[in-house]
Amino acid sequence: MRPTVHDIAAEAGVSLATVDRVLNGRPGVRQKTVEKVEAAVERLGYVRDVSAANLARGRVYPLLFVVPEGPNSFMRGLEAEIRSAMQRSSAERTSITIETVPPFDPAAIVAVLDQVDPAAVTGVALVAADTPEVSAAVDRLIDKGIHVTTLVSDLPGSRRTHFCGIDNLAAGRTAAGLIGRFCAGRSGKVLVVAGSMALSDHMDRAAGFAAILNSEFPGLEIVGPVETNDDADRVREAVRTAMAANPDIIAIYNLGAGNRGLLEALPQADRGRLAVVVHEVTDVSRKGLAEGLFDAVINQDCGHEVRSAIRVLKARADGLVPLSAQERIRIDIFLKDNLP
Amino acid sequence: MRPTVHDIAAEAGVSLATVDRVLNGRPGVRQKTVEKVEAAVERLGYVRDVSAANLARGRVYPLLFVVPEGPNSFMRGLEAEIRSAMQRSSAERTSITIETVPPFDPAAIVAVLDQVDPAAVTGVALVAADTPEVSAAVDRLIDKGIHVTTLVSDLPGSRRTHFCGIDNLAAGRTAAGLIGRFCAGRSGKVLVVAGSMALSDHMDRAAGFAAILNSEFPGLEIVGPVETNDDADRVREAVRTAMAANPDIIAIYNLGAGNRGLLEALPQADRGRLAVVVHEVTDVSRKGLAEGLFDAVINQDCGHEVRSAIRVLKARADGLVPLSAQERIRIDIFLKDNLP
DNA sequence: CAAATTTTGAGGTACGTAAATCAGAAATGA
DNA sequence: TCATTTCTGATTTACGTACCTCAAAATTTG
Repeated sequence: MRPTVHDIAAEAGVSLATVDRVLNGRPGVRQKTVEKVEAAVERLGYVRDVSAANLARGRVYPLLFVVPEGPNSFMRGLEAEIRSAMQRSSAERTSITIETVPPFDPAAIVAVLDQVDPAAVTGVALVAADTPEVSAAVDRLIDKGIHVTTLVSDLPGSRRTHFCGIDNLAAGRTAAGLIGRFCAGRSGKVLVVAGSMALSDHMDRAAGFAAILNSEFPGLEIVGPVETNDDADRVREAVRTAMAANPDIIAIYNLGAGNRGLLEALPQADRGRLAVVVHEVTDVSRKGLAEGLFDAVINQDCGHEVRSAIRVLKARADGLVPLSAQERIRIDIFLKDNLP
Repeated sequence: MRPTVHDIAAEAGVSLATVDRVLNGRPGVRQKTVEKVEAAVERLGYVRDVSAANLARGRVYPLLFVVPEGPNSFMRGLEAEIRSAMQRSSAERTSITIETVPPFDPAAIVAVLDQVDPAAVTGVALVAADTPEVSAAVDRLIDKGIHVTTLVSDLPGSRRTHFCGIDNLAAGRTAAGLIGRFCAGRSGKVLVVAGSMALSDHMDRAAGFAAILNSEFPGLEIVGPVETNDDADRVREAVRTAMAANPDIIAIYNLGAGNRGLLEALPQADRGRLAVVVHEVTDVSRKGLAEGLFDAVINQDCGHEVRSAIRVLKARADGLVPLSAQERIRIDIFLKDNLP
């Protein structure tokens, strides 16, 4: 049977109240007594029963999620995952609010962040492009004692508590590894399409991609990245223009959103020559895989990201440091053959 | 505030005791009253506070894991994950025992399964080759009222409660998709190395691989599968022999263990012509990726599998049906660029 | 040394649920 | 109708922890 606080009290030769004071860091205990209790905890291998503790504490964690609105399927999927976490929120003692803001609009995000009430919110998770205004607003939240985690795209210049997302450099490298192997010795150009280089995730992917492609696949040359603001129509036009201008394009890497446009631009006839890698499993990218127009989809599981963000913000609110190993978000690769 | 049993009692106009009887399926409640309570639960959206319930119940779930002994890195990794789950076991109210048995020895597994005491064990998870004796022993456990889940490799002929593992047909298809694309239009032979076709996971992978390779990549022809009983030395010799006999082998798929042997057999000089896909991230396969000898590693996260097995067995012990969507184990693909 | 302060002990209540007892009410059968 | 069975209510204890109060003991300070 696992030890309880009563066992600790008996083992240390002190009262329950003293054990409680030590375990919860309350004042009024002599250093020598603290050590006696800690030794007893060590000897018996006591670990707090979290269920019982939460039950007794009755604490709730009010969290705020800030995500871009608009048609981007990935963001809508992310929002769905947050809503699904809200459903479970009572069981997890969290109380989650979602604020949607116009995409690519730093001022809107800053406005939301600046009116967060530290008394009503213990943690904030946000998806934002990397601009100085947003980083500054995040830092102001941190100064108010609110923990902030970036989601999907990081704000490396800010003092955010944590980043919940994939290693986008590694994602770009992976895309390069796949495209390089899919082209298997052939030479030609690779079109890179991005949403916005202000998004740090897009920038990292482009950098990782370029690093591996240039070093390991010298026969392949990058065209772009072309910026499209994640707009499907602009993706379609950008791809058409680039393909017309560069008949020797043998692969395309869309590291941003707007895959619908890519699907529309890919002439069915040209397939077999073209290796295509995109990001995020959505209805459109599933369709692309199924029809053989996309060869691989690199995915981040936004459900994992949302749950990780919640765990991290809760842990921080309790003054704990989250286990970084457990909070790593993996990069998924899907072919049409292993699509879930 | 989320509703409690007290709220349900008030809402339904019955006593706490009756609510408790209904919620826990105890007898002695008229059908009409049951419906009143269930309606109240529905109206208020009551969900049982699992922490409080477990605390009150004080129930523990004694589980038994049966895994093969021997040097197989994947199995040792699996065992490590089980041991790590044992560490957390008190927090999860489980009490886990591990039994190791000689690999490829059905009689040993049967012996272990047949001496399981239904009073002392509520659930069993096992890794076993698909033989009639083992399936029969599993069915005997089921008859005794013990829930059984297969791990990694399924026993489709048995009445096991659940299978915790990846879709191995899809894994084989994925390997074919990767190898086909890596070979990008070249023609030649693909060597398939397996551990034992008695293992249903190996059989499924081989079948999925053949299906896709034959239908989508007509220029590629399968050699094998060669059986090696997952022994690295036998893998090395099998690969050497096959490569000598078939100079036109342009790809290798090892769907079983023993990657060390494959690594030893791959002459560094021949690289660039050879696409190699193997299974399971281990020290050896990491090395193969890092050195560029392996192109891709298909992985199943055995930590996920162990945790899923525990959740499923606990749920079953409580008479619940686990959510199949949540218990799906994903197929991971690793290149050297996205290795964790 | 006495007074002030700090430290400790003892005990209680609460969280939401499980599980039990026992008395009383309602339904059922003859 | 009464006896019997079935159902229901009221109440209590327990799980392990948090947090509170009040008094007693130990220590420090003047």
